[in-house]
Amino acid sequence: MNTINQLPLRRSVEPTSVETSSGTESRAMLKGQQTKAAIVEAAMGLATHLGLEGLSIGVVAEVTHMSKSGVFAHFGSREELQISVVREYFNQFEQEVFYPALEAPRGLPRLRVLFDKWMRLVAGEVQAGCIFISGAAEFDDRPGPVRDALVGSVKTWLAAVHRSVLQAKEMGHFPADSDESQIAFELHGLILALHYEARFLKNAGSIERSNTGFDHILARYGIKPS
Amino acid sequence: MNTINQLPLRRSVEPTSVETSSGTESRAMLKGQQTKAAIVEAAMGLATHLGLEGLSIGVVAEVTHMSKSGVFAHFGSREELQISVVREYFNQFEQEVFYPALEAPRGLPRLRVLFDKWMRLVAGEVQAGCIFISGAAEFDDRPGPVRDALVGSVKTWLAAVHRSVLQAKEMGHFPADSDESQIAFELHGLILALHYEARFLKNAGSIERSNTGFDHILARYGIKPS
DNA sequence: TGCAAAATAGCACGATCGTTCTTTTTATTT
DNA sequence: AAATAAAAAGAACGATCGTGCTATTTTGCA
Repeated sequence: MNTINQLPLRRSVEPTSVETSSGTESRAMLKGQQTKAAIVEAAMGLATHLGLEGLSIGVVAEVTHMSKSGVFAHFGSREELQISVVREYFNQFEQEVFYPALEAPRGLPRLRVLFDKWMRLVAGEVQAGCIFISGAAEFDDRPGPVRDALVGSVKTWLAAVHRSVLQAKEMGHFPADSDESQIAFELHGLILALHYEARFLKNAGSIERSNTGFDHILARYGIKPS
Repeated sequence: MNTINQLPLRRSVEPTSVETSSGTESRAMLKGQQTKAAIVEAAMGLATHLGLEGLSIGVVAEVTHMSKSGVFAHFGSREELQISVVREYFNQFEQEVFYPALEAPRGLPRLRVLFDKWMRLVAGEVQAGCIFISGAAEFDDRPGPVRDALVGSVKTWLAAVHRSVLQAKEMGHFPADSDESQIAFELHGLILALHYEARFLKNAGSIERSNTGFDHILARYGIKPS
């Protein structure tokens, strides 16, 4: 209920549930798992710039100051590393976009926060591309487990957006005859245009355009911008 | 005046302007240039599936039944091949989207055709991705001549869209206080959402959603869909 | 038809790729 | 502290990459 896909979220993957309050992380997390986490984080940082396909074990090893085989041993294949990056990005997406939106009241206010956080992640202060967007272009006709992981994450997220629009409709913020899927589609378009024009074309003011687009959708139903 | 960037369009690149009416192409086209054209076309076909970064001289040589060095000699570098592909894609874009729209009456009718052809190219019957979209994700923070060529082509095209919206405004199809840049931005978003959901998520009905989005923009100004 | 030039092929190079196997180092537990 | 398991490194593999150099073939023209 409280998660992006209304399923209990595996919050962490420690081998044992025993947690100590010791300052240094958790005792239950073995050395291997925390370096693995560090590798994934570094790989994600690279992937937001080079794309998932641009990831190579060699450069990941370089930036983590490890040997290629040391990195490799944690995943068993490059694909598994890529999948780990997708999962990690999904988690970060939850943290930065979905959970904050949950704190706003259900309906239009929550949708507004959702869209706002989404915008800021995608074209935000931090100079990094969205893996859900770059990955879509890379894997749109490249079958395999990486694509599957990507599609799964994206669909989960878009379903959350759809649900949020639907809730706004159920609460009467959108009229009963409005099409929540169409609204979600148009919101997605605004985000994609923002990502394209801000990141690729380096156009200033794209966030404002995207915001105005949101207001235009509201205006269609006689709702004034907040 | 009659071109996408209101500059005389170098229609072709034959070394001499002497053209014979002989059936087999043109005499003026040397052997080298026509195989070069064939290579570029094959490379473009590959790039719509693998992306510009996925292009390798080896596989281009394979599909064209040539040697690697034979292919390479025509371009001198991989980057030059990629740039040639971008240029060729731009030409095809003109042919399939821009020129057909010119035959519709200036203003809203032309914009409608423009958007329609654009949609069909991007998610159309032919199963191939749009290089302007996949390339944007690949080169959004990878400086160099390939990115420059890509940005140049895209900006030229988006300027044509902008101009088309502006004309519709000037002819009174959109109200005088409407923001043509905002409209162009939202149209772009619809195309990007279409590309994303049709090609990556394999969602059916994305064209209709995109079309409905277009109608929604019109409806904002009290224009009924055609 | 012969000649020069253009087009293409052949081959090798250094680099990087993902992956495997073996050895060494580091952590954890008894 | 010794024993055991986990983690990391090292070295090598076959493959592919872009590119340069040289030879061969094909083309266009006198």
